Amino acid sequence: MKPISSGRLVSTHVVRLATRKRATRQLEQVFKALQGDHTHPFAHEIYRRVHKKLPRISLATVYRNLHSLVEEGKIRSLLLDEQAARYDPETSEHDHFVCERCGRVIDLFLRRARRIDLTPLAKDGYVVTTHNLTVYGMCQVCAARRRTSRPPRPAVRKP
Amino acid sequence: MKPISSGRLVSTHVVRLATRKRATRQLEQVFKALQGDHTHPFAHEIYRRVHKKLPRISLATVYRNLHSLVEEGKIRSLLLDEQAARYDPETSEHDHFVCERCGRVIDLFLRRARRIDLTPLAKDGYVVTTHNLTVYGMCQVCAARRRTSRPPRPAVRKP
DNA sequence: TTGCTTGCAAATTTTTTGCAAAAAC
DNA sequence: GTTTTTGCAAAAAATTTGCAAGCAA
Repeated sequence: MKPISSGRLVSTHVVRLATRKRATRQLEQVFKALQGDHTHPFAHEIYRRVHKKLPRISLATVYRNLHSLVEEGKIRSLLLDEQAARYDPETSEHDHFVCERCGRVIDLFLRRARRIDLTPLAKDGYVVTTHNLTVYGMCQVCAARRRTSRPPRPAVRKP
Repeated sequence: MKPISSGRLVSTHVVRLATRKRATRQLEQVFKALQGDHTHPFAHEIYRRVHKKLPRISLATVYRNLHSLVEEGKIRSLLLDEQAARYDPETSEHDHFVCERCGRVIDLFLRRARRIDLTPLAKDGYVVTTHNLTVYGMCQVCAARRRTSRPPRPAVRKP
């Protein structure tokens, strides 16, 4: 696990922050708490995890560090059709699938979807920087469960 | 302008509500306040408009009626990378462009974009019901303004 | 009349902020 | 030693909810 935005870094993809100037244990733990996680947790869940390592950390600090990391491009924040932001350690270009049955948010790496032709927009005078695609429906697990007529798990959109 | 979820309706595309049972002035005005609007206003702006017609209406009622209308499929709610929901009277399938310069949210009717091939997902066991595409960048107006080196309007993401 | 909907106010939920103390460099 | 970041508590912002009163059917 690489430390974050610290002078001791050798990493090639670590960019010095415009806003954040110092590496702290809190920042590092917030970053670590997300690594390898594919559940797209909410801030509170990240707080819960980091709190185990740093019992004195506050939720405000978690939010501040999440912002720093997003700004730095080391994580992504997702605002789906929910009231709270989710956070995603996967920074490469990808989309998301939201299961309306179980509430899971799943990373999608769709070759096709990424080939959305946005050049017509440029011809219309728009300048496109990025785009988000979210697909809704039923995930593989829930769809299979329904096929075998097993009772569904209740939808949990909030943890 | 058609009234909403009322027995007197003749409209072909009005669906009787599962939850809402009665048509009220409040519901009607909330719906009317959105008709013909392409700015994707926040709940508070809709409240401001309806308040002119019904000075005693409360924000809570506006929220309740917006929910009813969304549930009924008569309007859409949009959660972009903002802290509050926007509402959209356009219920036909379309996407959105968010101008990062001026903050406007613009309806996109992209022929190409709607042809995103989601069939690979079905082969993977997913059941797809719908999808959202939001494109970010600079709108036509802001892009033109920049080309003529006129000063940009400040970005206003919240009203 | 019946019971759904409203208005009001208070509660909730999520995120942000001010400020003194602690930590990083 | 100087400046940034943290922890705490309080504020802010958006939305939801309980409940008595009002209104639609």
